[in-house]
Amino acid sequence: MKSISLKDIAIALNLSKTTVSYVMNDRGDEKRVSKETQDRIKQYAQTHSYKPNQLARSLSLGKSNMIGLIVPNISDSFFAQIARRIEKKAEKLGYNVVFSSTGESPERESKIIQSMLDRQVDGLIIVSSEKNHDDILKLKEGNFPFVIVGRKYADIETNVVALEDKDGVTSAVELLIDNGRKHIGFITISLELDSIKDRLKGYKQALKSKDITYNTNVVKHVTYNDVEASLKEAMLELVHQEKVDGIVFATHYLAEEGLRLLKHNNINVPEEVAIVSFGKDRGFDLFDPPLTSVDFPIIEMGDTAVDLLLDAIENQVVTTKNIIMKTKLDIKQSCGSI
Amino acid sequence: MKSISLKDIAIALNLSKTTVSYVMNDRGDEKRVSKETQDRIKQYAQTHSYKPNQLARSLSLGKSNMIGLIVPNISDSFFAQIARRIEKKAEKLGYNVVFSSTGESPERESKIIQSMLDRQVDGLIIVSSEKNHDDILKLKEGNFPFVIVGRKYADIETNVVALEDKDGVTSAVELLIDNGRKHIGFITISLELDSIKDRLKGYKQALKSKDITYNTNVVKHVTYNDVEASLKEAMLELVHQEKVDGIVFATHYLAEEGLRLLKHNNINVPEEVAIVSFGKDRGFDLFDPPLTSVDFPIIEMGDTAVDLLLDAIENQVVTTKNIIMKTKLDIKQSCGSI
DNA sequence: TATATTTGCTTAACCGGTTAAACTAATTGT
DNA sequence: ACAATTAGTTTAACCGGTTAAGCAAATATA
Repeated sequence: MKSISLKDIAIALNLSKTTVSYVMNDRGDEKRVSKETQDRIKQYAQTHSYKPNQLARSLSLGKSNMIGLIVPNISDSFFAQIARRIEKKAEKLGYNVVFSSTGESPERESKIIQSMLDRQVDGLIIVSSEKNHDDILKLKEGNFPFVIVGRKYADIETNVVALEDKDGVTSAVELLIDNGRKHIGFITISLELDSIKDRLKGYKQALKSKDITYNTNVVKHVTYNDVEASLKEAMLELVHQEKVDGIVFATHYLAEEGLRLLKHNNINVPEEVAIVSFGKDRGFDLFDPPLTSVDFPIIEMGDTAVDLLLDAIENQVVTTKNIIMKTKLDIKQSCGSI
Repeated sequence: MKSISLKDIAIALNLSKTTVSYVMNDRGDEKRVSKETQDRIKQYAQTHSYKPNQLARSLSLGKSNMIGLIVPNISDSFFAQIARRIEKKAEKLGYNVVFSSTGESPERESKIIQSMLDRQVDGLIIVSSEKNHDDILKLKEGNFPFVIVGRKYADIETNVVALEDKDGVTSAVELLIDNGRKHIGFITISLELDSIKDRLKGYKQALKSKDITYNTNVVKHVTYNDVEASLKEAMLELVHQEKVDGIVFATHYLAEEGLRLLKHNNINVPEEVAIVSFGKDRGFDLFDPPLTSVDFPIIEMGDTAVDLLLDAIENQVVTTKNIIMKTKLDIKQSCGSI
């Protein structure tokens, strides 16, 4: 895949690299290269299909036109959707996207951030972070353009696009209560994320507002690295020991797998146990029963994140924005309303 | 985000860039740099957290350690899953992944390929291509490492990881016929892909083997850029005009949306119309009714693709491999078997 | 006609790495 | 005692671009 270089053109036309460079960057007139020479260069470049080496260009300009996307897992529909939006918008402004999945491991995330910086990305969109304070702080202090998505660093002032986690879950729990459920369990994932903690807070708040006492036994933390087994155990306990009549799941994948378990155990949803998912996924409406969810604008989140980032990159702006997206209940049969 | 350079270290320690470079690449002994000097350099690099600029490194070495992933749409679960596998394997060997979605547009794909080459990616995984013969041929002739996934270029000898599209669909149609269905429709997507054409062939073959005459009216081609409306029209025709009692969908998203339409129109699945999807997606087993699908090993496809690519990159191998994955019926209620 | 300006282009340094070749001082061989 | 090695390091060129500064010839100005 050898392609010609500026130098090749220069030699072939008996000119200097400089002149060729000017012309290839459409600065020929500005740099008063004769019309004739410009044509010769363009002609030659065209027929020999010259394509500038972006690596060299980036190195020289100190700008790579790459943005890094760091997510827990690119194959998760939520992150994949965000990735698509980011890519779409970024591309319009001439940026490419490198991505990496952390698997929710802070060590990997730390490495990935460094690796992206080494590659001289112009900015980062980080949809992750579990206790990665130091890295984030370093980015912030280095004045490096980045945006955090779906997570709130209470004590670091950064660009953030996040969710009303707490209120979202509260609305879910209240919905179940309003539908007559008395013993509502909460299944969350054991990740040290503020967002995840906020969801638990939302659960507690709902109980409080409805004057129900909080019972630790019906709150289960599922292990991220072994969702299947861990969730199974949690579910069986909630259903058999605790006799819950409703469950709110803190993430879409927990809800999906939870429903699967309930069905395998021949537990009727919503008759015996009503359920609500925080986060929707494609096909939720086709499930048996259709899954009620706390929905949020994923596409808008992606768009906003990349807007913030590109703004920061292009305008060297140091202002930081906190954008919190509202959630909305999408009521289907699984919650017992219909 | 300024970080120090080789030169900075060299100056600080009163050495040459060369010596520092050798040491940083662990070639100190080989290049017989004194133990003492090595220590000084390592020490300094450590405390000043020196990180080589990968752009410069890549330029110099003529190797970027980046691989490009080109898919129709990264937010489609199929491609997202493949992306994850590719990333995982690539990372182990020190590669990063840049991705871009083509939206099934050959023009965009062409541009994207060029853009990736300009960025000096070391190899490409292309899960796409609609009539992009020229580009693929150019890559091939330029001896550039690349792998095509999910598509077969009959006339270009390349690394390919694809599916038994034809047999897969045949098995689906035969299943419906064996379940007593007489009028089976086929809904496919109007893309000029050999894989898609093969799926239609599979449909025809099944009819032939069961001595059913082929009826053009029950084969519908849905517009890629307007699936929703186009599919709706197709479905209504099949169901109301043609009175089909079975439908095979050429892709998972057609099947999902098809089922949605059937339900919205209160058509019982599988009693009135039995359906099968080519390709499975998460949650298909939870649908009402659970969706029968022609399943294939996505993860293995991703793994194989990246193995082939990395082999081609690292070993400069020019051999090409054609790997065709087998499909397998995953029988659930939607086909009327159970 | 002498000077200033403009035109059209080149030189050379830089971005931050890698590496073949050369060079000097110390050590070994004979 | 003198040549040949060896150790330890540097010089300089290169990867393929960008760009400030400089220069010579042509043209304009006084």
